[in-house]
Amino acid sequence: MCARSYHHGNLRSALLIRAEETLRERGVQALSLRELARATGVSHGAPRRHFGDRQALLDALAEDGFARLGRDLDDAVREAEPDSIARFHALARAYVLFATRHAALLELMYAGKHREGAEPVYEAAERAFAVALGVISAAQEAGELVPGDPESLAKVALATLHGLAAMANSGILAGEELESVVPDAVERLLWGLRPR
Amino acid sequence: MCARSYHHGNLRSALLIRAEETLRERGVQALSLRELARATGVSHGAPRRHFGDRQALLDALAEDGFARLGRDLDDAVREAEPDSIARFHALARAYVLFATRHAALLELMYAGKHREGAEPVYEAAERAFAVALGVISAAQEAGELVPGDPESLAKVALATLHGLAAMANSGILAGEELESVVPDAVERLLWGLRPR
DNA sequence: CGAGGGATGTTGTCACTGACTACATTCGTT
DNA sequence: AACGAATGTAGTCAGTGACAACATCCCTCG
Repeated sequence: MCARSYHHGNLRSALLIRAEETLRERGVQALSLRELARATGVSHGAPRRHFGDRQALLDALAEDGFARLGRDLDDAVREAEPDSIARFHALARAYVLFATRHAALLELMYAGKHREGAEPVYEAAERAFAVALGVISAAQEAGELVPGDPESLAKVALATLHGLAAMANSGILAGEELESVVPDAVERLLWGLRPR
Repeated sequence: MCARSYHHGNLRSALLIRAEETLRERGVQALSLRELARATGVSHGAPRRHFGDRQALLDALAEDGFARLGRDLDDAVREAEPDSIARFHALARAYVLFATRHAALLELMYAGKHREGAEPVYEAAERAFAVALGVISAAQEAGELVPGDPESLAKVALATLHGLAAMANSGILAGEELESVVPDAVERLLWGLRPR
């Protein structure tokens, strides 16, 4: 931060910030611990103190990503009109916005977690999705949604959004298509979940 | 294949087969051109004749993956009862089966294609999805589905399936959940798309 | 205080990798 | 049979991740 003594102060977050930048600009495969160290003005061995290996760095990025996604979703719901439909649309918009703005990060976030040491990432994901869960539960209590396990309803809804975002990121779905397709998908989901 | 002369005969496909194996067993990051060459009993420079760089190998794997996915989807539809609902369910089952059986490959297939030289992959994807398109068009003609651009309907449907599979692969959705959630999602999709 | 122990950063090293080059062998065509 | 294109080999280079030994700093406890 300042005149740079032997110790950096908060290398860990500095590395994470820098890493997310390269991730966004040049993709995962361009993320190298050594270059990251270089860019942060620190020796090539320093990152190891904070991230045991490359995968640990990726996991930390993913965890952080879920935390930010959770905040985004939360903000969106908070700022939306207080009725279920508006909230769902806001949630969807926020998710897809995050997903397309941080495509490489999202890929990382969803990279297989059947791996030792991935528990924190997994838990971060659960926390992020808790927002959606809350919206669904509230809608159910208000009688605006069919009853049923909110967790599984939330997962289906998020899966749809995630699938759309993933297809857009991969180029299979054009970016402009998203803007019409997402609200459409939300409507259809809601229609299928409305009590009758 | 046999006494091994100077030329291999069909190194390219041998490499692809071997690569897919390691991909399945140890993930993308474990795929190395040199080890691949070693495992195929060929010099470390040989793969370069067939895949200009590592990414070209990954692209070829993805392309091949889409071809096989297309075949799987096609077979599923062909073997299903000739009514739309059964076909949709068969399609969904086949997609999710492929997606979970070849998780790492699927990740590769959907890795960002906004990249030079990714056109073949993109086109392979289109061909694979043509099956779903056909099923939807047929259902529309039979009056069992709302009219509308079949391409965009297909994309939403596939996105939902893909999202569910992706969440399962990442561990966010338990594998057993899929079996109940997928048919459920199909029903809901169909319900929202049925003419009324 | 001030010593010492833990946390953090540095330097050096190793095996491995992808990319590239020059060269060898084989195949297909004429 | 000859020759050019396709395919495989051998050698090399810079970059990388992992690791170990060492340096520096911070903080606590006597």
